[in-house]
Amino acid sequence: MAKVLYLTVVEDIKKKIMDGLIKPDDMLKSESELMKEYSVSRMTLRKSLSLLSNEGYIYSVPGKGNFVRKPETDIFQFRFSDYDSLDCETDEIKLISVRVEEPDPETRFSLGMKYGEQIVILERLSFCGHKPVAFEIVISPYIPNRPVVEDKLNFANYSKALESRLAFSIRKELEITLIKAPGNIEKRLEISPGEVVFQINKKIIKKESNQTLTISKFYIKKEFYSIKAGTPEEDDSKKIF
Amino acid sequence: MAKVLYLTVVEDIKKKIMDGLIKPDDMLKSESELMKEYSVSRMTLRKSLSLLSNEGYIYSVPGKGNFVRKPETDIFQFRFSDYDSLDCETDEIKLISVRVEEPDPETRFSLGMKYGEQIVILERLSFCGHKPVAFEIVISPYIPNRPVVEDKLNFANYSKALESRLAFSIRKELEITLIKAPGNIEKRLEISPGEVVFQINKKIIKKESNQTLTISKFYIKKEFYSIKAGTPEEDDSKKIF
DNA sequence: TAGTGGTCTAGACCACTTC
DNA sequence: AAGTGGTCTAGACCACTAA
Repeated sequence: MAKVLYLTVVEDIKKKIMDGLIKPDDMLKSESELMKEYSVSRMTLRKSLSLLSNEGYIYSVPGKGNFVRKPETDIFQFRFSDYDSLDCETDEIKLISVRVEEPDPETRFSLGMKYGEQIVILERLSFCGHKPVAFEIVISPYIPNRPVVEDKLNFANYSKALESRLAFSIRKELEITLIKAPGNIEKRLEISPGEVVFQINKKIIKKESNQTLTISKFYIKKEFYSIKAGTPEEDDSKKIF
Repeated sequence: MAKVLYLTVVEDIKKKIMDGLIKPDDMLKSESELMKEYSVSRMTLRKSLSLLSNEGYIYSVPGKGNFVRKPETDIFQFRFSDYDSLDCETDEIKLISVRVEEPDPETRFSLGMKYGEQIVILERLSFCGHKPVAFEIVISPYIPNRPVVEDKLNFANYSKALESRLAFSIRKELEITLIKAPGNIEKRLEISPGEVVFQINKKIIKKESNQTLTISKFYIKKEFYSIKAGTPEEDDSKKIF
């Protein structure tokens, strides 16, 4: 199949694992044995083992050997972005307000801010078929001298721009719950009292310092959100070796 | 910091990317230039590039060069397993029924089965605080001569065992929606008419053939499910190089 | 044709585990 | 002391891209 040596080795070992010839926590043959078995050099063999390791098939213990990994199949992946996550065609996103104010103590704490520092609050309403379906609140520390409140529209893209510049040093967390809509959300989304909505809390966190940079809260009408998730794919396009 | 050559290279290039010295789709210096810059051999440098590639920082185009990748930060991961995904302590899982029957046409189609072949249906109810919170239906093709209907409890673990044997050759898909509970679910979960529940459809699919092996449907009381998800972590423990 | 990345080899030295 | 995996080198040949 594969004309490349290290890939034929990978495929053969994968097959042996999938056929149950070697089971989780079994030790593979030693690298020197495998070199002979496949007639490849050490580096080539180790490239194969590296691939298998990256794909979760094996792990290695220095001084001992390489072992078959217990597979992990309960992890799922999905995509969530601020704009295209609704189960409908968004025909308008209305900017409700952008303002700078004093944070309440809880927010100040989550954002790791000092007393006296202010926050920017952005509120946005998304429409499908000319009806409101999602309300979004974005909270970030206010850093003076940025084109924020002065130009509302700029700010709408500001956080995206900022984010893409920081992209490699941030991590995001999501919390999806179903809650009874608070009064103001009921009004914004024009739903009946007591009705439930999806609440999605998003945090953008700086990897190194674990500092929270931005907090977002989405409230989505229950009919307009669902999740499709799947086992992570091995993205071979990303690999060099 | 790192005493290993290839890691110091990785860290330095990461830093340059995060500091914005090289931006998405910019080309890195050629490998021979980088070899000189860091005074390392070709293979060592390429190990570094491989790592950067695996972690999503760069990609490479043969004959041209290595480029900085546009970062992806809208992908989230979470865990879902049949047993520990409820927002409460499960104190009982009651096996409601296990039976073999003729599939309806839709199910037969999804499972890629021939006319005349039968399916096994398992139904299970989970309790928290002695109240029903989740109802689960698992549907698989019936393969005669397996300890299935003959021993209900065995079957409960059967699918897990089967799955772990196949683990490396399967993939799973999840679909999470909020629906009005069907009549039988209302009864099972003891909820009021018209109330919404989470519906989670799970498919287990064979990677090679794309054949669906098992379909599961979970119905969970809306108060007892939520999702915590986050940006995938680079799992260095899995790496050999 | 010259430069780029992709594959592969044969050796070397190290730290760690096992006996 | 012998065997294991982890790091590193210097060179080789190839396919691809660009001028």
